[in-house]
Amino acid sequence: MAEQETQQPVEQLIANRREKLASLRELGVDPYPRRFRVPESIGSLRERLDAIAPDELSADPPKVRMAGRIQAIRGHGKVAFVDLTDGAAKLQVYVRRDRLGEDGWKLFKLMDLGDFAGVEGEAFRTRTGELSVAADRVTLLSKGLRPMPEKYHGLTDREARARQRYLDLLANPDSRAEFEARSRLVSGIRRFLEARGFLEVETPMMHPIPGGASARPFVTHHNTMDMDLYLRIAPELYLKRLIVGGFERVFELNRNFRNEGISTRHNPEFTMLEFYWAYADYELLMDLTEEMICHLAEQVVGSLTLPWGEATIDLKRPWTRLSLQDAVLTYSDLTPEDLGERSRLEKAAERFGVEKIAERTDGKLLAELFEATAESELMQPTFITGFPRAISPLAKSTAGDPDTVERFELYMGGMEIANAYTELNDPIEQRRRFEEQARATGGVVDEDFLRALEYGMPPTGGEGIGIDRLVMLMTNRASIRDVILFPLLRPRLSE
RNA sequence: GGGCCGUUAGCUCAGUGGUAGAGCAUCUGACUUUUAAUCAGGUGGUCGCUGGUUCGAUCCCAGCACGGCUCACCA
Repeated sequence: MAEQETQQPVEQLIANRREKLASLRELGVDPYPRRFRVPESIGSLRERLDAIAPDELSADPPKVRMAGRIQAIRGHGKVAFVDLTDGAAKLQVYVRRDRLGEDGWKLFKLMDLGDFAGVEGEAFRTRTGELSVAADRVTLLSKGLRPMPEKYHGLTDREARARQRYLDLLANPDSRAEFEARSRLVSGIRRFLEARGFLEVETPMMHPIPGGASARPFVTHHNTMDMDLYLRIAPELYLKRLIVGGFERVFELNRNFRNEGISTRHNPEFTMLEFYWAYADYELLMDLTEEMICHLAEQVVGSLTLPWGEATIDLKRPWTRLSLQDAVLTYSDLTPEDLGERSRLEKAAERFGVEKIAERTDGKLLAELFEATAESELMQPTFITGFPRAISPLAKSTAGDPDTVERFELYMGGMEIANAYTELNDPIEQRRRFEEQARATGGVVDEDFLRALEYGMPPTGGEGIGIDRLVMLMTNRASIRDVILFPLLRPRLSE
C-alpha cells in the first residue's frame, strides 16, 4: 500500500526485499518456516569434509545438509556461488540452474544477502580447490528485510557497532572473537574456582542498604512493600554472611551497579568476581590471583604475554609487590619526608593537583597521590599493598601497625584490576569503623551484617576482580564499551 | 559537568561558499568453477537537527542532539 509515498533510500532497499517476500508467498513458499534440522554446524561439517582426500571426495561425494546466513552471492549467469555462514565458519555453496530445476532456481533468485538458507547437496572441490557443496535444493529459512553492512570493511562506526551489536557481530569477525574470548574467560573462572572447592552463589542485587563499596547507588522502589531499594554496588557484605553461615569458599560472578561517571573504564553496570576463602589471608590471595590470571591468559589468549596498545604485558610470575607509599616514591620525585607529616603531605598533594585536600585524611591523600603519579604507569602486573586503614573500612589491620591494613590492589595495563584483603572479622572493630564512616559521609550502618559478624566469622580472605577490565587486557581493547555487548548509551530520538 | 574532535547514500569513505562524488550493496542486461568474481548500464542524498551570516550554506558562525577522546566525579 501507499506506493506513491516518497521513498527514503533504505525504504527502497527494504521495498525490494518486501516485493521478493510477496513473490515467494505467491509461489507458495513460507519465507519463515518452522524448522530445518541440521546434523551439525558448518564448522564441524567443514572439518569433517576437509579430512577427506580430494580424489576420494570426487569418487564418492558425500551428501550434506547445512543451514546458515547468506553472506555473499557471486552470480555467473546460470550458476552462482554462495557463501553460507553460521557466524563461526563458512562454506561455499555451488548453485546451478540445471541442478536446482526451474522452480528451485526461481526461488533462489528471490534470495538476498542476509537471508537464512538451508542447503542439501553434495560436497566437492572446485578447480581452485575450494571445498563446496553443489546444491540439490536450497530452502529459504528466513527472509531478511534490511540490507547487511558492507562485506569488505564491515561495520566500523563505533556508535553503530555498540548500538546494533548484532550487526557488529555479523560483520566483524574480530568483534565476535573478542566476545567469545570473554565467554571463555568467564567460564574459565568458574571452572578454576570450582576445582578449588569454591561454591558459586547468588546474593541480592537489590539491597535495602547499599554497602561493600563507597560508590553512589542507583535507587529503585518496590511498590507493594513501599520501600526504596538500591541496586548493589558490591555483593561483599552478603558473601561474608555466607562465610558466617559455614560456606567456607564462595564466589559470585555477576553484575554490580554504580551511579557514577562513564568512561573508557567505567560502565554503570559491570561484571565483578568476588570470592571469599575461609582461613586464608591476603598473602594466599596474591598467590591464587597470580595462578588464576595466568591460567586464564593461557586458556583465553594462549600466552602469558599480552599485547596492550604500544606496550606488552608480561604475566610471568612472580609479580611485583610494592607498597602504596613506595609506588608513589618510585613514580614521582617525592621523598619519604614529603609523605610524612600532614603539612608536607598537603603540599605534595597540591603539587600533583589533588583537590579538596583539607577535607581528606592522610590516607586518602596518599591514595590520591598514588593515582596521580603511579597508577597509569603500572603496566606490568603489580600488587600494591600497605593501604591506610582509613580508606579500608572492611579490612583487617596489619599486625603491629594499626594504621595500615592487610590489603592489596592489583594493577595491570595502568588499571586497577583487583582489590583484596584479609577480612575484618572483629565485630566490635567493624562497628567502630562503620560508625566512623557513617559520621564522615552520612551513610547507614548495616546492623544485620554486624549482627552476623557477632555470631563469629572465621579468619577469611576476600577479593574482587573486575571482569570487564580483565577482558580488555586479554583482548587488547582500550575501551570497556568494546567488551560489553550492550554498553549503556543514550537513546537516539529517531528510530 | 568542562575541553578538544566527529556526524555526507543501506555500509565504507572522498569533497567544495555556487544545490554532491567513489567503491560495495541494490536494480537491469551479459556470463555454467567464482571467491573483495568480471563487464555494461541505471536507481538511490533534508550533507545530524535548528537558527544566524550571505545574493547563495553541506561548507562560515551559534545553539542543540548523539558519539569518540580527555579531565573531573568515581575504586
